[in-house]
Amino acid sequence: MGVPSASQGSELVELANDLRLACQIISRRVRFESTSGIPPHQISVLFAVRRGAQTPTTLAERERVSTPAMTRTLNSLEAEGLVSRSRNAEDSRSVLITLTGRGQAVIDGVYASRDTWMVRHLEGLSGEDLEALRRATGVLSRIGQA
Amino acid sequence: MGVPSASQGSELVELANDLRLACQIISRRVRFESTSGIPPHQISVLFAVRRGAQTPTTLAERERVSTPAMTRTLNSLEAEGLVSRSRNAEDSRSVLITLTGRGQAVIDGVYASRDTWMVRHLEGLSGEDLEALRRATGVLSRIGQA
DNA sequence: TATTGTTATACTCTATAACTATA
DNA sequence: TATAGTTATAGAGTATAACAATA
Repeated sequence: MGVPSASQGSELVELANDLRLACQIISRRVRFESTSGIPPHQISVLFAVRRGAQTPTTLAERERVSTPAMTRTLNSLEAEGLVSRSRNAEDSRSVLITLTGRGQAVIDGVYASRDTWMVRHLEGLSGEDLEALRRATGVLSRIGQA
Repeated sequence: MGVPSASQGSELVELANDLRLACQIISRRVRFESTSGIPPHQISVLFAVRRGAQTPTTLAERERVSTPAMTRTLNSLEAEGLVSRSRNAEDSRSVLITLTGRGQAVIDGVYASRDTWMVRHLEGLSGEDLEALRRATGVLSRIGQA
């Protein structure tokens, strides 16, 4: 029995395509289904700031967007009063991003409500599926950053 | 021991965000790293046609894009001679998409070369990681189509 | 009157390049 | 001369709405 290696190669090619397609569909739907006022990529930056990322450059690297894209996201977050910008005293070229009280409150709300499209779908999954997603998330993150 | 349920909820919220971020980064990078001339979403449609999807509407549903978006993709594929359009004899409103010889050759080439950004990364993974990705792909596809 | 597909239009997101200021 | 950040511009991709042809 066993699978011929040519077939294994095909399987990998199909997996690569199915995975790409799934990622793309998920990306689009998360954005589209987002209803909470604050778009997912902004929430994501709030999370990253809380985890310790502190400058626009650091955040851009973490989220894998260009610095101009991060500037725009930070403009929105600042306009909504969720983060604040301040100059770094040691090197005034760089900008320090900090969470405001409102920003922290928004994070708390997201954690408490769990009312996002993705979380609702995760809640319905079996333990095995969830475990696979956890592992896959780690793998995909590493691939994405590589 | 065990994890308090509030913490479990948080874990799910963070997983949801990390997963969304990973999907988004993968989507962007696959597109950006694509070098083979034929972009990934076109390859994906070729695969789908070969698997039996036969009309623009069916293909749009499978790839989760609007029918206008699929029309554009099919225009490109037809211009490159990889698929052909023909009218359905039974209902001439609908269009049948078929692979051309060149389209089939392109698919064969993709399978044979395995030279895409994603496949290259998959090849370096452990069996456990791959298995997690297989399972995650299924789960994400189902969530995406739901 | 409903359905398949296409065309027209507008919008969102993203990156690259140019610019400002600090070092 | 190099770096952090912002602003300006342009390109890719997407969807909704309007339209044409057929049922």
